[in-house]
Amino acid sequence: MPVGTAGTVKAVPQDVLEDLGSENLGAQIILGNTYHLYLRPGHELVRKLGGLHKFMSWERALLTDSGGFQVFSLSDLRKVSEEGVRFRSHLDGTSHLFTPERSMEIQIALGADIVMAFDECTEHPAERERARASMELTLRWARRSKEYFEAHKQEAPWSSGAVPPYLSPPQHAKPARTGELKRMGHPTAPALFGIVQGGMYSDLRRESAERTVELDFPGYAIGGLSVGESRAKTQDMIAATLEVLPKDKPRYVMGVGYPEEIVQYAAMGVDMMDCVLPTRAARHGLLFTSEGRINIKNARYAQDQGPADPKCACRVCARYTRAYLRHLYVSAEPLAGVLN
RNA sequence: GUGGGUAUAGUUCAGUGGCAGAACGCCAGACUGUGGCUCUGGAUGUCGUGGGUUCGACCCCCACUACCCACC
Repeated sequence: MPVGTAGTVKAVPQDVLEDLGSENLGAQIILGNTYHLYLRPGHELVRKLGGLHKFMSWERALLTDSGGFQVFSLSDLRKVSEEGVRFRSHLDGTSHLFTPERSMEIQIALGADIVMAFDECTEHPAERERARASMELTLRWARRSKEYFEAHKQEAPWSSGAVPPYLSPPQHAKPARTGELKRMGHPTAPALFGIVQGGMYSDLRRESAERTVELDFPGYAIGGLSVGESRAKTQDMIAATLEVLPKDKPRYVMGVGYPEEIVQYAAMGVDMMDCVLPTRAARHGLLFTSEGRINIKNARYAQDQGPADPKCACRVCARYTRAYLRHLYVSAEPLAGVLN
């Protein structure tokens, strides 16, 4: 799942996400972020404009992260309590209280198809007792998330009305894919996923999974991974958690990963993954190819007339040389981020 | 022609009588539920040339050369 934090998968237009040349990436679902969209442009504005699907002209599925990761990444600007998390906006310094209820309210207003429970992404490293306390807090927040969500899920800008977002694109946009989406069907209300934590302790992971499953969600996420631990540890934690999570529900590892990780975890039974890495690395000049990673800004590509990836048939590889991609990057041309 | 100024890394420039510096550029590395055109590291010098003073000169003195400015 490509990550579109602020209502855009950075540097990638929606039509390219839908169908990336003959490679047909065809993203079926992308992410949005509660914290970022709440601060700007504001969830009430998005709701007023018909929800995030319509706002950003994205007819396919949307999953919103709850803001839980920002508990971790914005650690200098926040204070965690039982009630929730108080953030200081990175944009203007204003103070905002995020609670499970508030996160649900925002995600429902945005109109996400999949809403994530508000969790605490445990930092790494974390002592066992700290990881346990963090896990317990996430469980209490999961309960509160679900309670609020069940009471309010029909308030999504599209769920209670007769017009699903997919079938009502902006007037000026062509309803190109309504047929396809009708075949795929569409939900009548969003779904709430629970999130497993537990630090780097297998037994805590299993306990977290068991107790999250008891709360009964239509899908489960494994959070708090790829926060600095070894690849082997990540794999152990996923394996331990998957033993407990029901196989007939979507199982989602949050925030991974490298191309080889995606294949590996999928083979283990993971159904969903999201990561900023492909887009962020690309914007920083790192390309993942069939021949491994290449850093397009290296001098060795200055006269390279070959495509970024000789085995790739996408629009970029079909049309542009490594020399040109390097030139765009080195010159800080905006197109570099798009093509990479 | 006269007067004044400048000369230090690829570039623009700091600098002190006692180990040669910054920014940008260059070279490379990093990036995992996006505070990021970001972060980290590295290489680079006959300190214009030739003399002199000094224990010691990139620094002070003299000459030369090049460039800049003003005036004629």
